Amino acid sequence: MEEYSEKQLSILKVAERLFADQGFHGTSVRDIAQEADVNIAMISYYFGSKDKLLETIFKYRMEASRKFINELLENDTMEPLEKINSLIDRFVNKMLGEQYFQCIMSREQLNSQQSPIRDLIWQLKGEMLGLMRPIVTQAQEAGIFYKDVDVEMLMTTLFGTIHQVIPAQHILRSSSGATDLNDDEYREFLKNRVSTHLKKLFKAILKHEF
Amino acid sequence: MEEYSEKQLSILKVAERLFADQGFHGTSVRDIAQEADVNIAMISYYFGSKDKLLETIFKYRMEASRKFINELLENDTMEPLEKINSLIDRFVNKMLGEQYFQCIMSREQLNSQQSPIRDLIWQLKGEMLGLMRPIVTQAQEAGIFYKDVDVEMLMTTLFGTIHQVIPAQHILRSSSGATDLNDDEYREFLKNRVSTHLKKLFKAILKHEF
DNA sequence: GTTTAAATCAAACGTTTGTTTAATTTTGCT
DNA sequence: AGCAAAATTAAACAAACGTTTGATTTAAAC
Repeated sequence: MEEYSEKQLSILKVAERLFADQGFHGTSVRDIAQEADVNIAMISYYFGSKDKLLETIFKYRMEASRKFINELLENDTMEPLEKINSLIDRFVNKMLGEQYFQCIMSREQLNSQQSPIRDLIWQLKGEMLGLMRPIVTQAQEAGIFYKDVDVEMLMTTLFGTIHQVIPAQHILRSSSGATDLNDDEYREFLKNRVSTHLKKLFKAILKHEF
Repeated sequence: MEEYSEKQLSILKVAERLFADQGFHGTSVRDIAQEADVNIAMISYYFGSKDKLLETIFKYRMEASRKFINELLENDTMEPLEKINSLIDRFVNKMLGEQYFQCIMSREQLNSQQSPIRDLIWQLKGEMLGLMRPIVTQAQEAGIFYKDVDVEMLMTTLFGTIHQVIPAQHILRSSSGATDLNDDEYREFLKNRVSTHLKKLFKAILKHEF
């Protein structure tokens, strides 16, 4: 992956936020140029087109996700439930740390017509499933986890819960007595809340205890 | 809610599908008019504007959801876990039975700027939470359910899982040996799979057993 | 200092957008 | 049949869209 100048990075950052907040088609290149404080022509000049700009964002974030997955593959000394817990912690931390991009993913994965981006998304999800499945199945064969667990659905629950938390967080905030925290503090609070919930959920269904 | 003519219903149906598949801004009124086989002007003539068309779809579906909630309120003879299971069954059946609309909801709930539609969505989710919370808390006080369960997060998991299943179903299909079913059969198969998974999950975390 | 390439800009390009107009056809009523 | 309202149409509308142009400024190399 090439390096990007400050100006290019500023465009990427603004575009990511606006695509997340208003959708790809709901955001004009003029909006992006204005908020990033650059001339409209610079977007085509740097990235080729609006479509390629989105693709660039995806490649940028996806590369990081690939690294992330590979790092997860390397802790082999833990026992199954620890692995699962570590995996949940890292997933939640990662995804709630790049909420704008996760918003874009939520939107793009809904598009029905085939596109390189859509393919990338499901390929990545497949890799994450490939990360989790062997942990579960090996523990099942060792008699540590219960057998009748639908691993694909469990993964769907993991992604789905986190993706649902992102737009719901403002509602969740007012109902959880965390109104006196600033934004960064609340984000950490939320990460912990989601993580705790998912770990309980996984432990309960995999081992029937807390 | 007024009645709609066949032509109006055909526009609503086509628009719902296209909005779900391509997003609101990704769908032009010309696309809708062409697929519904009506003149472009009829959309403004009937619904006022493209925005109001989306609003009409929402009001139409939301009214049904309200009815749905009120029906759920009426089974009072079951015990808590039965209530939860019935609730899950009905939710899954309802939401997977109107997938196009759920797609639109998934998209619209991501919009950051306030809108009447956004408000409607979260109001409805609040009502569904209000449906589930008393069941859980009453069962907790009666000592039937475990206490340290985050009900809001559990509801988020319920919605999130179903919303995640909708775009993921093509992937889930190939990995579950259900390739020989036709579309309607697979939909029923999927409903059952999701429902079963969620009921196990809820039972496990609420009662620590299957 | 001159030259060459990259970066930046305002302006214009041709489409496509959602909406409206004004004329015409269809419908329902007496 | 005759009339008024509703439905339908092709055409036109201005605005916004993504992209490109061509001129100008900045930067780097020699």
